[in-house]
Amino acid sequence: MDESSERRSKSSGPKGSGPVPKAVVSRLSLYLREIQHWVREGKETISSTQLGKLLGFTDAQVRKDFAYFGQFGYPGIGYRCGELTAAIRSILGTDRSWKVALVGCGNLGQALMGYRGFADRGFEIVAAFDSDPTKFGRSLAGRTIEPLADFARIAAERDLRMALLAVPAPFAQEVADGLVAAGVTGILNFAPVTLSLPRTLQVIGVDLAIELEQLAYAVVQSRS
Amino acid sequence: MDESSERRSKSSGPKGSGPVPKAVVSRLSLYLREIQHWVREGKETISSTQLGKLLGFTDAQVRKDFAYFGQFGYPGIGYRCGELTAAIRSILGTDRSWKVALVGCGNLGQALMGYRGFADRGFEIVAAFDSDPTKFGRSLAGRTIEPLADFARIAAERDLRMALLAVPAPFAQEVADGLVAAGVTGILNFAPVTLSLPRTLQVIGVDLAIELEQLAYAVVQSRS
DNA sequence: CTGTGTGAAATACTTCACAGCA
DNA sequence: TGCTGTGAAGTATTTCACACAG
Repeated sequence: MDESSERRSKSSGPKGSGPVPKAVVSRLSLYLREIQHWVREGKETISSTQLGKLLGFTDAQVRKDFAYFGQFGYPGIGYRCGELTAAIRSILGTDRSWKVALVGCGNLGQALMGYRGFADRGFEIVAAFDSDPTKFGRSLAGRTIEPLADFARIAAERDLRMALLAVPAPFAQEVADGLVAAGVTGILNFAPVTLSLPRTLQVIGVDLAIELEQLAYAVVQSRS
Repeated sequence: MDESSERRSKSSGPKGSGPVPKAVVSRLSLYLREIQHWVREGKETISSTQLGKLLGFTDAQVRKDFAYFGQFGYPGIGYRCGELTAAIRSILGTDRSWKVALVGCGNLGQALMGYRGFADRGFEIVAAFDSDPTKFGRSLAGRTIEPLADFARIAAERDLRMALLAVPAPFAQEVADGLVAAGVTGILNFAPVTLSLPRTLQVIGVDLAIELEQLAYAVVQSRS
């Protein structure tokens, strides 16, 4: 990180800052995960070929993906893991920590609350909500379950912008509407429904049954 | 389902049975989900425009997706929901029920065991495994937790081919190797690692932290 | 020699636009 | 008229292949 860093552009890159393909961004997270494992094994640099092999991508794909954001590599060497992880985190916006709300403390919500993997990647669940009064005040992984009705107030107090939505499907839409009204701008939706919300809002859906369905298809196909 | 059904091809379709794009298959699950909601509202047919609007796709995309598999629509009418759901389920392989093993009964595993959404879409968790002896014999959503060491025997007895892998990341690879040896052909991997397994094996990964990371990126970008 | 960055070529996927059926 | 199925056109994404750097 000395003279070499000034020849490197920060985040609009040689591709003229045209919008980055969605597919590229989704691979960025995978790269980050692999590089972190790589580092834990004591390695300091990684080449596009090595990284690609870990994930089943071609080396060209890896290089082109990074090229969207700038020049991070060293010919003959590869990429320095430290620099690369910093760059990817900066691109993804996870170079700082995010405060997240959990909405819905059922089965799945409780598991999400206890999931260690979030903290490791810069996400902290700082409040949990439910609409069942018998749960109010109960403690969950060190947090007190708050009434969903208080969401707007607490979200404002704690500056919450992202939420994990883990309520039963029939309530997902109305609850989501409430989150939006309270200023949330990103929702990770675990309910198996398509939410209809303003486009200014970012929503990513995780439907576990759909993932299994896709697996079933792949399994059936593989029997040719 | 009378004379009209014989003009309809079953599953290789007009596209000459060339391999179906991955993107198409992933949308199939979404279509199925929406159609099921649509039916619950009492509707019997749905047009490509209606279905597309629900999911934010163009009507042409919807029609082309279905065209990969045959001719399901009726000009002037749209698609009959019953026929269409049957067709999609047949394509995905979920027209029959799948028996699935849960491997790893921690936080997340327990939530998966109790998740209602699987049964609704044709998946039944028929056995749960863990390697922690203090959990053996405990009951979880009506199933007894079995020792992971007995996996091969029980999988053979109950003809288990698919597994939900919800063990801690450091053990995921070795446990997965064991599943493969026991004849499993599809794994839904919740551990935040890339498994390296024979290509005959189908693996779909669900990394919750990565989904949040993608959401963070989208949120940051949307602030232009 | 190893390995990056990148135009150019090749694929893959999506949208257009229109013929034809009910 | 309303809507499907589908070639043709357009766009996006991936792979190739090679000049150049350490």
